[in-house]
Amino acid sequence: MKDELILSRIKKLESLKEKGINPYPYSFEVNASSQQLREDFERFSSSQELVSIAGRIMLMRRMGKACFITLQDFLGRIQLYLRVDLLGEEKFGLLRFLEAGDFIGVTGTLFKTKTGEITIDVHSFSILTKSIRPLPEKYHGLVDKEIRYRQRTLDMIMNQDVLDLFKQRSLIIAEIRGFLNKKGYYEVESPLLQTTYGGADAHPFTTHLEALDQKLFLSISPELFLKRFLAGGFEKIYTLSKSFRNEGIDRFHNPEFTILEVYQAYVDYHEMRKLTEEMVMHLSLKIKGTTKITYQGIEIDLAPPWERISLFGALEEVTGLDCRRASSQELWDKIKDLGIAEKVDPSLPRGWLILEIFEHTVQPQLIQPTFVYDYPQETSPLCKVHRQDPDLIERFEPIICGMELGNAFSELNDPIRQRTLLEDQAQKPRAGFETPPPLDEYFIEAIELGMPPAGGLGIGIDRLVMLLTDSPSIRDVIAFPFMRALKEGADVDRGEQE
RNA sequence: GGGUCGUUAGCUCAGACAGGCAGAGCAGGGGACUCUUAAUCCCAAGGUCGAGAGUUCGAUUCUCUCACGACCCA
Repeated sequence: MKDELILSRIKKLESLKEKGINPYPYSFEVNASSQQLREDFERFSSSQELVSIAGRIMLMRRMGKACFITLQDFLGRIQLYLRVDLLGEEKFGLLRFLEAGDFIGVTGTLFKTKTGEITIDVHSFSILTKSIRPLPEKYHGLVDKEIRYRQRTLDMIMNQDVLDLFKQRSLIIAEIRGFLNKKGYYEVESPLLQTTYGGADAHPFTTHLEALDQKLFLSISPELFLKRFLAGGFEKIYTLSKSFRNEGIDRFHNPEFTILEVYQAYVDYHEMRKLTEEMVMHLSLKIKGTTKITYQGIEIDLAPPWERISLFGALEEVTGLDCRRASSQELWDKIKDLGIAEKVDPSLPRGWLILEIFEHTVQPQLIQPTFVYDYPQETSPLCKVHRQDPDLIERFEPIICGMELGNAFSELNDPIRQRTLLEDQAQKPRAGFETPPPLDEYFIEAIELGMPPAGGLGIGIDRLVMLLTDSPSIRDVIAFPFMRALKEGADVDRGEQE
């Protein structure tokens, strides 16, 4: 049983203590990584200088008076060779109490075994952490997807590509910051706990503030706050923020996700388009070294300029239906043809019906990076009317591999129109949204004080990371994705009785 | 929400379509072994077969319900 495996490990832990060895010491001086040792083998081996490295034991091959260990650190693995004639009986005997999962630090010299493997001839070693929980099978590793998502720590230990992926995610986010900072954008923050909510069309999570006995909402979008920064005088800003949407969970949606929003005064959505192209190209070059990437077997070129199409033009081309002039009946007929009628809320205004049709017809065909331009007016209350067509708004969405990556506007800053649109929205809640969003008066006030003309851009970071790491599901790029709570907490047995 | 598949030892998987005492490898325990690399060899141990109900003399196996998950569809 698992408990027996843990008890056996605790027994070894106790034995170490009895020998006066602290199994949890405070530090160990490391002067190399497994990667450096592999890359600079010639130098290290010819100089025979002492190298010190620390990591986790993944495999142990004991052979009486000698032992090979496969040690894993952040950058990879390296083999250790430990033998009794170098370490002495007493020290060598400690190996008895070590096993896969434990951390050790070793000092020694580099050589190649007769089979050619780069190996550290260990002169001394220290136990750095005794693990009391067994690792999965050494060959097949951890495969069960549920355990991998729920116990991501194990997943990271056993699957180095997972570790790499989250390293990449970290680098991508650092590059975004670097790219925007260099261009003079300031990073700002917005509250996640709000007394009202807005900035997107989404169902919020609610929570409760004990101190004031008040209902609160978790942010569905940072947009309204960023616009208040613009009204306050900032000209180029961005935020990397969590958003929470109380909606479906599938391979493109996690209830909480990370969004990048960028706002810039005195520009329109065309400028945001250029920024999007430039930034995504920059990230791809930094992370992949090229703009040509493969996503789930499909080759994509992220080099600008990306394709630009108009929403209505593409719809007509693909469906044969002129959605601008089509009657509501014709739109509904199309929706029924697509077999999605049950899913579509009958109270939706026609602009939203058109988006539903778009999502199920045109969008999956947009594989190479494409900007879809100019949406029906009623699809957003926060966007400026199109300068050439009063039925449209100046909005685009970048789409890659059929995946909606973001959303951008020429931001609405006419306070009279802004109030009207938000009040209208508050008056007709969509089906399934039991409470209409309360009007954010602070936001309206900011617009009334005057917000400069501005372009705004939102990018779903998780989806961007999916694309750049060739990950099929959003759960693969979120370290701890949402998982349903287990009834009895059976898999995380923590030994409650201690 | 619908469909398909899955849930057996800590991990990876057999066993089921033929109902009859629960199988292997790895990990863990004991032993041998100073160039192994999924080390090897010998010995012993390890299970509420996801949960519940039904059919049956007998169910891990067949039927139903439920839970959780994966993938696909809406």
